[in-house]
Amino acid sequence: MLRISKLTDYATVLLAHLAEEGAGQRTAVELAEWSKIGLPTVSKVLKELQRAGLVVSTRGARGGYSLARPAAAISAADILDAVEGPLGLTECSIHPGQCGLESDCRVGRSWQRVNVAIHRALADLRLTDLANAGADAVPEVTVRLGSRIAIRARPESA
Amino acid sequence: MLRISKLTDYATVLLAHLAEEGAGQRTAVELAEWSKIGLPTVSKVLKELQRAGLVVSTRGARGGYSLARPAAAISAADILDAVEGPLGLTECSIHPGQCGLESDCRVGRSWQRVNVAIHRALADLRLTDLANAGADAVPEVTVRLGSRIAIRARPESA
DNA sequence: ACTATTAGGACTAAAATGGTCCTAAATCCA
DNA sequence: TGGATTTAGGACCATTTTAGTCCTAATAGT
Repeated sequence: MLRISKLTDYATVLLAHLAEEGAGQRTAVELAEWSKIGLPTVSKVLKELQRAGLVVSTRGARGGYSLARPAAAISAADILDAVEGPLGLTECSIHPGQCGLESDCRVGRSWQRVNVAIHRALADLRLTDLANAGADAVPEVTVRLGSRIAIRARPESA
Repeated sequence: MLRISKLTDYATVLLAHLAEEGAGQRTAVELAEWSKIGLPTVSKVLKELQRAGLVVSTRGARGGYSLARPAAAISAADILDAVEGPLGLTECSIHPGQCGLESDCRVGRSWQRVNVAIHRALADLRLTDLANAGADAVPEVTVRLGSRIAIRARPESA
């Protein structure tokens, strides 16, 4: 099964908290205490999120972190990319030509497509959606697999 | 970015080869030579696929492996599950109640939903599709995210 | 100045991954 | 029956990845 790293999960939790109403700026200490995650780890994650441009930080006394843009403008894909980096789905996609199959093997390219499709689907999942698992969610999401297939999320009609 | 393991990639390559026209039974040695993957590794993967019920094996001289069912009845999700196991997407999903957030954190559940949605989408991607990345693919695929959202793949209309 | 707070990155421990190898069991064939 | 072939199971090891800690520098407020 596909897996996200703990760090990505932490990132989502922290971002969700920053996304709450009236949550302007929070320090790493506050976030650590609230989340029960170790402070060094929280710091690390926040620094990565800052580098990725998902949060903005101010240093010094009365400093802290806040969302760089509205929660609705931050997607699950943004978070994944920020914390786990833009790794490819298969080896071939990173080091082409080392596979030995090349012409025969069309599989790598398939997984790549799947990957892209999932990524695009996640790009339509907003932080606001992630933060409200129980509540009412994503209005509509559409994504293309390669150039032929579309994967889309929409309200269930049933 | 989400990632599949090398082993899963190998599995797909091997299964795709077994899915080829007229490919009844192949030994691990044949598959290793064809794929240029090391024999021990090929063996390992095939054994896992056998345990998962995706291939059937016959031992002894003139033994080998073949698909347990038609390629169209084997999905990307089957392969993922077979090789990578049914791991959850987040920690919480495996060890509930250790998170400390529980009531506050609705994030874990969200990723879980995403996971399920992706999994279901992959369940509609057939081995035949994976094997023909360049060719014409999946007719239609529909999957639900939680009880509210549907992710579906369909031929692009544009 | 002094304190609070983030930035950057080195470092370590633990776990997952990829790969190898050995022994046992089954099957075929002479 | 005996030997050759081939898979089954699992132990084992090396490498990489992941998670987490810590130290030092930079920045901002008071």
